[in-house]
Amino acid sequence: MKKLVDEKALQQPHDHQLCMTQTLLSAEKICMDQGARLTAIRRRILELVCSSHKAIGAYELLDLFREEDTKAKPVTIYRALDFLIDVGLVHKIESLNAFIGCLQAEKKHQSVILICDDCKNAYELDAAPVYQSVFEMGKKIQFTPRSLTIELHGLCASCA
Amino acid sequence: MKKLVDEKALQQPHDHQLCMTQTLLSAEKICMDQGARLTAIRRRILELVCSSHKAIGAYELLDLFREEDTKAKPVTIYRALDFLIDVGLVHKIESLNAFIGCLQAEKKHQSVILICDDCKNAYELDAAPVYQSVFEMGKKIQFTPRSLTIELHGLCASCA
DNA sequence: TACATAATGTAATAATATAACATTACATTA
DNA sequence: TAATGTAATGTTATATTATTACATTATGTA
Repeated sequence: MKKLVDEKALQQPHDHQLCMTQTLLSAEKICMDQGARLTAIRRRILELVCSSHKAIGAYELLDLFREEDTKAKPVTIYRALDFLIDVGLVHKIESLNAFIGCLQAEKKHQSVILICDDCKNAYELDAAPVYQSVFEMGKKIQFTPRSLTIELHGLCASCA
Repeated sequence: MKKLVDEKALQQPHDHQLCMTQTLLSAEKICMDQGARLTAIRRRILELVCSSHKAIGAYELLDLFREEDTKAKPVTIYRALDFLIDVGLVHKIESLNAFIGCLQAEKKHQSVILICDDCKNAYELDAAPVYQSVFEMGKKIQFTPRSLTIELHGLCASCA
């Protein structure tokens, strides 16, 4: 299995090997707790999504996954992604039709995603107060909130 | 040319014929001011987008547009939409890959879009303070903002 | 073991969007 | 007003993203 390290992945330089190890451990725990099955395919797709902090497309994932499983089809990837999104391990970036791993899946969180249009790294920041404000706005017109997407595009510190 | 009226389009019942007339007048003015050309195609696509307050997909627009111009192609629609988005007359809803007309294109605005998952009506609310909060969050990690997408899904008052 | 359910395999296709290049319309000014 | 440059549109093809439908296999539980 290919070694997946990207030391410059985040603005805060970090040991990405460790980052991934923790994410995967966390994933095991989350699935265990929920009685969800982190199968080999799902686990591998999660690894691939988390192999960098850049948003990655489903077909890019497919290409990577096919290096190990040549008969994989698009639906293989989409099914794994659906599962991972359901359990909160992966987020879809709607404005890119691409995906990122969630680094704080264990905690309940309400996040804003910041996407660097240059390097494509995505940063997830917790923004509970922002969520509250938006929900309040909705309340004024009797809108019942279900899910909120907040995506900020721009340039990260390294790329500005 | 078909008459385009949808009296129940918005939560606040309104005279949609008037709503459209005003939007189109506003569009003329905006394009005039910017030296942009609101051609027949662009104008018609805008009318179609604004014919209801429901998010509409590019290929739905294509079908409608083809009732008058049978030789229209997808790119016809996408080009018109690109133009209309550029001048601020139309917004793309990223989480739906669909489009809505902007009702406040003349004013500078920073909006949150509320999308009813039942009736598909979309409401655009001005949310400058929310934008500020998100920009402030970005600032803390030296993120230079470029564009912000905020989309709240849920149920509108009529559908809850 | 038998069963029910969840996960995966496989093929086909739907839905969304863009690239590339030719042609036409429009605005400017020589 | 003819020439010219730019913007808009026409046309064909194709890229990208995502889902449906149905068959098969694996897994957990009675």
